[in-house]
Amino acid sequence: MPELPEVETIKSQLQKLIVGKKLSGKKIVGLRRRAKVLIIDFADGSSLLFHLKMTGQLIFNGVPSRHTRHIFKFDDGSSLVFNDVRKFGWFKKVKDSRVIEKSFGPEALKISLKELKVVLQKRLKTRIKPLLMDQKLIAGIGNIYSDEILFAAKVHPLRRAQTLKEKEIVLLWQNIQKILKAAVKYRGTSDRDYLDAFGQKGEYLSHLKVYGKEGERCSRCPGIIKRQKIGGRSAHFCPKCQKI
DNA sequence: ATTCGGACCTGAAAGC
DNA sequence: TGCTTTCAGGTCCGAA
Repeated sequence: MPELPEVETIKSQLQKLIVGKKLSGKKIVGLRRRAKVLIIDFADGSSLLFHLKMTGQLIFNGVPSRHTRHIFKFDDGSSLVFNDVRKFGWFKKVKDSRVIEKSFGPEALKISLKELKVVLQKRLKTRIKPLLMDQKLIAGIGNIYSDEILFAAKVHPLRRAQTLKEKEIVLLWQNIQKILKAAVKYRGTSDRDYLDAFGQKGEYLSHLKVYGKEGERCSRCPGIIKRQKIGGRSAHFCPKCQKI
């Protein structure tokens, strides 16, 4: 489930809740997010990495359920409950969190227009939706937000990177920032399983324009939202106002 | 060198 | 009422 806004939400919530506490004797000094990976840093320089994949949840003082995979207990008696229905998610201890750096491109919320252009030039023939979701190229965007960003930028998901005009690239870049920031503000999208660190739903679902809206009227033109498999994932878009 | 399908899992919803 | 199929916020791997 979680893409950048969801992991970012959990990160900032946990930051206020668990920094300074001890986990199996090691003091927590900070939390970070890189791409969709949540990182808990310890005073000794080691880290604990989490990937929630599709259905992972990390809930502070959560009540254990049949899908609870692990409970992390802090020195003050509080806890962090890791739930994951589909068991794709993982966590692991690493001595140095820099090991993950090479797997990811620039952060979606930090990428400059110039860097985005470099990415597009590295993958001229690649279709824009899978390109946006490739964590090695741009880190943090997944299926929901790639659809929303492309809709906002009026770019069809099947467009090849090299066909994007200057104006469209700028719109794409602006909307990457705009959509992700808005989603973070509303604590992410709870379409099915996602819950934040307090066990609450994110509220961005009602702001979605195309994801999950197959067959509905486009919000800005008379078109009907279409769903089509692209790169193995369901893409949602308006075939009328997102230009091919 | 990309791209595609399948695999990893479980469960909810839709289809018949 | 069943039973079957499809689908899901992600990534990885091997084969075209």
